[in-house]
Amino acid sequence: MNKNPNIVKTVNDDIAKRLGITPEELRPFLMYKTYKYGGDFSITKALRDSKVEGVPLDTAAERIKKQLEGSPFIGKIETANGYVNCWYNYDRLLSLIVDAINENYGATDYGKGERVMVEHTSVNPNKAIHIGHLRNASIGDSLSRLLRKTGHEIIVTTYTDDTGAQVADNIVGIKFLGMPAEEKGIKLDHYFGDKVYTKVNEAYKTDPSLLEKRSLILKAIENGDRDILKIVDDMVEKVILAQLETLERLGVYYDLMNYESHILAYKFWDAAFNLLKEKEEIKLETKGEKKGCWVFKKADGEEKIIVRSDGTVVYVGKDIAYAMWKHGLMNGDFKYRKWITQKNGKMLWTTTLDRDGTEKHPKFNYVKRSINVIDITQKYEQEVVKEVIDKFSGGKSEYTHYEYAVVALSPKTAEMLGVKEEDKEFFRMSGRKGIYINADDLLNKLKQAIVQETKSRNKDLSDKECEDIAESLAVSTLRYEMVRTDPKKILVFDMDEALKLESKGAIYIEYTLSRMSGILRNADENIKDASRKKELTKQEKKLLLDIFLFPDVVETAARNLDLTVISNFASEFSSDFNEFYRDNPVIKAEGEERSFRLWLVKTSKIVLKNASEILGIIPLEKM
RNA sequence: GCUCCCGUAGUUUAGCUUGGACAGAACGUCGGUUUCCUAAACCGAAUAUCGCAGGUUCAAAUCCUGCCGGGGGCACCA
Repeated sequence: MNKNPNIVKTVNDDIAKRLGITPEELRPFLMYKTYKYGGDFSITKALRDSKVEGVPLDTAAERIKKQLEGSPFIGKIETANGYVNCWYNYDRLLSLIVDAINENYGATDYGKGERVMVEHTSVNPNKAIHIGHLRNASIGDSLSRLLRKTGHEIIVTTYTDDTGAQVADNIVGIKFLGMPAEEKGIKLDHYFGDKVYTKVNEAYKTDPSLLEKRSLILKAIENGDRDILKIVDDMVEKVILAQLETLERLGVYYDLMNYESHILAYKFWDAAFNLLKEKEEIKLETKGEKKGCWVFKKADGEEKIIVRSDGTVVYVGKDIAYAMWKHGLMNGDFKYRKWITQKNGKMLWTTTLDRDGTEKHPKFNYVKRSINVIDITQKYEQEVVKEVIDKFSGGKSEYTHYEYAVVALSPKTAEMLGVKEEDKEFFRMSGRKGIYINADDLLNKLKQAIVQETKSRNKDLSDKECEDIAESLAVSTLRYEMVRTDPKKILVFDMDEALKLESKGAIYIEYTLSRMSGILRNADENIKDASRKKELTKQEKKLLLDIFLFPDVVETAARNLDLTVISNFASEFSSDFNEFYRDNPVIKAEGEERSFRLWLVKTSKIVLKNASEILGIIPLEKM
């Protein structure tokens, strides 16, 4: 549990109190870093007051200036065109920071220990993860990291559909096309995704009878046919383990792996169905074309069929049951077992059908809030799930569909994969047709491009050290690119663009971090707490202001589930530091100035490191 | 047909929730900075009808309406 206070709040509470409003009311009136107009921040309340009360702008602004004048946190106030421009009292700002600073700076207790389940990635277990899944995993993992920083207790789950057609396709390949269950020298997820899956889908075109074979396999899975299940489970587990290797490489970890087949085996739907009938959330249609179906009436009046007239449940039904499990809205629970220890040392648990193998396990479900990272094409189904959960829980459970748009390929990159069409700005990926970019392949290409640069810059380092640096830079770059923009915007991937080294946000941030480390290494001195030096330079003030605002930036990002707030901050902060570096010598400074600047560098490093960690950027000491 | 999302410099984009001061950046382009803590950096210049048209407002990239362009979704499929 993080105990750090949000020091921005301390200051803003004081300002709000002086203005006679609540901190929430103050928020929209605050503008930060208004340097070009004047001030460290500006208050726009007079613009509103002037309108509401019919007083002249100047009068309203002057009144606010008067109200703020006694604040210990503000050093200077000016009014201009109705804006009240304020400069902080940097002595006070500095002592606030000094009191609050530690390795976890930026972490707050905003979440008050609330348990939140974050589910992400959820790739089908028949192929390697591609750049589309990468967007999902990067967003999900960064959200988890973010909410942990704000004092939430996060349970990360991922879900695998081990009963679907895509899995059956691969079994068709093994059983009926005589393909081996593995191939030497090729990662298993690549083997199935790149070779088996695409080949089977080709074969369907020339031999439609294979489709009937697939239906038989799906039936066999449904009926619990032991021979088939053994092949399926074996393949599924091995493919998932291969996928997890890629995800670990990217620094993505989970607490629990859930299987669709287990949701079915534990008959969660039956339990959910009974409860939904009891509470009359779903109704049996007695006439019309939906006669005999159980339907849920959506808020917009549309009636969504949940159970077909033949008594079988539609796909969303299972999603509803699963969501009810997450929120502890039904009695059933899985059995769990320890599965693998991940690279970060944390145990990855999995659900199990083995009812005797009960182990003492952490509490996974019964969360009030769940965040489900699922792409935007499933918006409609997710809306149904959310509405059912809202109604059933009486608003007590908060189910969030965190939607993001697909990753598509640029025309150039698509052409590289053999797809060409005029007049298209981008192309959707397709696992079936083999049109996708695998995460492993991309990561390797990126690393290769970076390692040359690294070697040419670090003659004193070994090849191994250069490769490690390049690996970290490749991972950081990829993850940063996946979260730096609005998740609702389609991300058009272009291979050439991706392999360009300049213009990469993460590399810029990494460079800045390395620079900070370099200074501290060269200083070779124990750094004391900051003592105020006589006069702060422009750049020193800018850095202090960034540092001061950081906890609030993190909190804002968490409140809005907005990662771009963090990436923008990290990039701007890096820029401010590099500006500082240019005109403010640290090691060559003397006495008080030197020790103050060393403290400032050390503190800046903590801030940038903590921001980077949220984004999945691996901080480097050297590059 | 109904519905949701996106549309900001050549390119990638921030700002839109909560309307406020000349719309911030980055890449690319052009020019400059290295006997000095990492030049994967820094400084400067040029580049924007904020998709279009109305409306609300003292004030609109931001809110409302309509239209245009691009994409998604609307199964007794999974």
